[in-house]
Amino acid sequence: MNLPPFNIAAVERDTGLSKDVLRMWERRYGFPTPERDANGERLYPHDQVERLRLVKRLMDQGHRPGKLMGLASEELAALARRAPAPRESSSAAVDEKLDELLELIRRHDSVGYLLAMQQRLGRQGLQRFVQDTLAPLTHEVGKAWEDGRIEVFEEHLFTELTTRLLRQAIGALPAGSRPRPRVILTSVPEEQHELGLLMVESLLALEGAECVPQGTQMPVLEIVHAAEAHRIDVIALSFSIAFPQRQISGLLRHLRQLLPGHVALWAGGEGIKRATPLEGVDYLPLLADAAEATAAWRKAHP
Amino acid sequence: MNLPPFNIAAVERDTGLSKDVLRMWERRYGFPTPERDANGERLYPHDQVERLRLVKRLMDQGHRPGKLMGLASEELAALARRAPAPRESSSAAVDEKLDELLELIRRHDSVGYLLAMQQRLGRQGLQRFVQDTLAPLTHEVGKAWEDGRIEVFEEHLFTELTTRLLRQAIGALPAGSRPRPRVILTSVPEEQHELGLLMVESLLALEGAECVPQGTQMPVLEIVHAAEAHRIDVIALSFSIAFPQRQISGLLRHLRQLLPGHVALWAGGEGIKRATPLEGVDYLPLLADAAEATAAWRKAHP
DNA sequence: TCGACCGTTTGTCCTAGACAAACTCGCCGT
DNA sequence: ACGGCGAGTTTGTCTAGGACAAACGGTCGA
Repeated sequence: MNLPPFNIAAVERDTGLSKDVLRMWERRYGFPTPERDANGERLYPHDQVERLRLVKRLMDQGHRPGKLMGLASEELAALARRAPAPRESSSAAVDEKLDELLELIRRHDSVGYLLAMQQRLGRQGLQRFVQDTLAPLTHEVGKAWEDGRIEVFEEHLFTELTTRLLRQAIGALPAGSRPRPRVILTSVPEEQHELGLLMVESLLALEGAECVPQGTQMPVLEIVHAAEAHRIDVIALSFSIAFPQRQISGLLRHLRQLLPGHVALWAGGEGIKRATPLEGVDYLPLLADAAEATAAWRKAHP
Repeated sequence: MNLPPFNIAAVERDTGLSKDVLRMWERRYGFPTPERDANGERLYPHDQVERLRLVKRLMDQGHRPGKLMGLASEELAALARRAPAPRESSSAAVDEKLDELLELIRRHDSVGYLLAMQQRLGRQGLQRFVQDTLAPLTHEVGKAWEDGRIEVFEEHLFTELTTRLLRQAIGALPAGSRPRPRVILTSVPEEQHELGLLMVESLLALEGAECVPQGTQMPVLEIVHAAEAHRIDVIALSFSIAFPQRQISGLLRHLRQLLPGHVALWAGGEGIKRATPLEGVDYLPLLADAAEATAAWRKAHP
C-alpha cells in the first residue's frame, strides 16, 4: 500500500501543530481535509502535511492562519519566498562576512565552516567571537530559515557544528578564580535551543562565574531540586523566539514562587524581549547583559 | 496567593503525561483530583504533581497504572526504593569502577568526574572507552535513575559533561581516509537522548565512515530531504528505552517508504531491542553492531 | 503621532464515548 | 512441569462539538 501513514500523532510530531489545533483548523477553516481509515481516524496525505509545514513557517513569521488558509499553494509559496519583515539592515560590511559563513552551511561544507569559524575565534577572542560573530550569525540563520533560504537539516547541521566548537572553547578556559556566583544554566521543557545557553555560558565563564551546565529541557520542579542540591546562587533560563509567548510569564512566576528567595532568577534569549517585567525576575534581553548581571550580583553579595 | 499554578499544560510539561492521560486517569481511577479555577479548568496541587512524577517513574520500570493508583504514598515510595527487576549482575569488578564514577556524579563533582573519565579515555583508547566504560556507565545511570538513586538534574549533569568529553574526542580524530559510507546520525522528534548518538558516531568515525551530525529530533520529512541533499548512503536512528514502543515500528515503516531504495536505514539503541524485524531496516541492538554494519555495507557497495 | 477602546480571531480547555493494541491469566497439549 | 494459544481485562489514544480568555487588528479621539 502506498497510502500515507500520517496519522494525527505523526503530523503533530512533524509539523509541531498540536492535535487540538489540527482538528480545530479542519473544523473552522476547512483545511486540512484528511481522509479517514476504517476506524474513522484521520489520515493526512503527503501534500497536506507539506502544506501544513509551510503554513506553520509562515505563522512563525507573524502571518495569521485565517489569512493563510484561503490562499492557493502558489500564493503561499510566494509569501514564503518574500522576506518576512524588511527590518533595518545593519552595516553591510558585517553582513557580508556572515553571509560567507552562511553560504558554507548551505553548501554543507562542514570542514570549511569549522575552519572559518576557528579562524574568527582565534582572531577575535572568545568574548568578541560570541558577541560579534556567533550572536548575529545565529540570528541570521534564524532569519534564513524563516525565509526558506535554508532547510531544517541545514540548521541542525549549523547548530551541531557550532555547539561543538563552542563547547571546546569553553572547555579550554581556565577555571575561574572567584567561583561565585554559582549559576545553573538550562531551559524549560519544550525549549530545546541550546546555542543561546552555550553563548551565555561562555560569557559567564569569562566573567569567572561557576556554571553548572544542565543541558536543555529541565522540568520546573527539577530546577528547584537542583538549586537546592547544588547550593546555587542564580538560575539562568533561556527562551528562544520560537517558545510560546503565552507560557513564559506564567512559567517564570511559577518558578519564582517555588524557588527560595535567595536564589536569583535570570531570563534571557530572544523570546523574552517582548515579555512584560515581573518582580523577582531579572530580564537579560541581550547577551551583554549577562556580564552586567554578574557584576550586579557580586555587588549585592560581597 | 499561594495556590498552585499547575494547570494541565504545566503538569504535562513536568511529568511527561499527556493531557489525555491525565484526564483519563481522573475519570477512571479517581486520581489525580485537581481543584478547579473560576473557569472550570484543572489546577493541580503540588503534592499531586510530585505523586504523578513518582507514578510515571514506576511505570517506566514496568509497573501498571491500575495497580499503582490504589496504593498509599508510603507503599509507592517503598516500591520506588526497591530495585525494579533483579536482573543478572555483571562482573563485580566492572561494577565497582562504574560505581566510583557514578558516585562522583552524585556528589556533583564535575571536575573529579571529568578527570577520571579523561584518564580512562587515555588508558583505554576511544573505542574501548566507548564500549567498555561509557555504554555500561550510561546503562548504570539509567538504572540508578529508575531506582531513584540519582535525580533528574544529576542525570542532566552527567549527560552534559559526558557529551562534552565525547565531542572533544571525536573532534580530535583524524579525518577518515575512506569517506564512505556517508551516514546521517540523528533521532526522531520526541527522542532527545543524545549520548547514544555520539557513541555511535565515535565508533563510525573510527571505522572511517563519514558522519553528518544532525543532533536530535529531526522531523521525518526533514530526514528524507537531508538524505537527498547530502547524497547520503545510510540513515542511522537511535531510540532510547524511554521512547514509546508502539510508535517505533510504524515510524520506521513510514520512513522506509519515504526514503529512496538505495539509502540504508539503520536503527539502534536500547529502545529497539524488543522491536520486531522489518524489511529494509537493519537493527543494531548493540553498539558493536555499528562496525559490522559498516563492513557489510562496504562489502555490498565496492 | 500616539494611546485607549472594542470586535474578531485563535488556541486551549472542557466532557464523554469508542475502540484497538498490549498485557494477564488460565487452559490445554506435549 | 513447561510452553504456546485464546479469552478477558487494562490502558492509551482517538473522536465530536462546545466554551471562553488572551491576543490581535483596526478605529476613534486627543
